[in-house]
Amino acid sequence: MSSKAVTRADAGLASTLRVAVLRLRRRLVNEHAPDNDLSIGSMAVLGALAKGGEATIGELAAHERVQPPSMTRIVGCLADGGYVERRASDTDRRQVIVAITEKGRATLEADKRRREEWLARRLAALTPQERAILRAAAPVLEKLATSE
Amino acid sequence: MSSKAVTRADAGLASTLRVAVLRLRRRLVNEHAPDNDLSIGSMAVLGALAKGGEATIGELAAHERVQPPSMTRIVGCLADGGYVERRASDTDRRQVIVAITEKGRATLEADKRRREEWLARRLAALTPQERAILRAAAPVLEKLATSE
DNA sequence: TATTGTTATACTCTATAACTATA
DNA sequence: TATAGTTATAGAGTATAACAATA
Repeated sequence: MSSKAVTRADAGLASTLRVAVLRLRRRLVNEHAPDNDLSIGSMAVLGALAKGGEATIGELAAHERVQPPSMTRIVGCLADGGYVERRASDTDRRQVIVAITEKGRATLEADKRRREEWLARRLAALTPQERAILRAAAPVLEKLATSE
Repeated sequence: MSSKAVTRADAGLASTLRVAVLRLRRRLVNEHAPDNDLSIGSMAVLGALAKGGEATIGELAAHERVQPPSMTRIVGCLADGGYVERRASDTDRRQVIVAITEKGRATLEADKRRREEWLARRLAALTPQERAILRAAAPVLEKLATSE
């Protein structure tokens, strides 16, 4: 296979992958439990805090790939609901340290299964081989999403 | 591995996959060529028309998993730009048949490579094995996205 | 009466620009 | 002067509800 052929094959892969990701994301958003008052983005921030510990607004914005004002808003909503707490950094009082609360952690755990119910059900309907493929693909997708 | 263990493993997969898809989608949107006056959703509709031929508003809405009013809007923008043409159905004059124009087809082709440049570049940076994993995963993701 | 699509309206999420406080 | 975050504002994309035309 020539280098040009590889490039062409990857262009096709990019196309397919792109469409699949966009459609799947739309399904995930649509199936998002409506009795959950936290948006998908907010839950992602809670997840990041639960996994990585405290973080500044800037760090969260970079991690979630949104602009700082967007993260200010998300964290504001989370703080209003008591899911996170904000405090000024000791070393640099411009920085705002965000930490997940017990309520946030409990909400994250409680909602985790429910929020993923739709996807888990769809995964259960796949063949074991298809699930194995996705298990292998998930970290690669994550790598793509966070590259550079 | 017990059935419960399988369920737990799949719950983890759902979680990982979900986060990866949301993040990757955000990257795709952010890297979307700004000199393209058509949104990602509009391009997806053009692609569906190019691939599947004419379709009604309702069919397009179902295919793209959006509500009919949203599709009316998207098709309106495409028609304004001359990328598609609308006409009433012969057999049912309530229905609106949407067809891609030559301009639409040309735009789709011309933009295809450019729009996928970012993703293709990231794919090229992966190992051959990682690309193989994604090639196998793409149809499974598509299946997930369009299931039910 | 049911269905297809449109219009009117509002909501969610995000971004850019301008500003405040701190370094 | 530069940086972290916030406020103000605007835009893109989508949804629901009410409506028109047709079946």
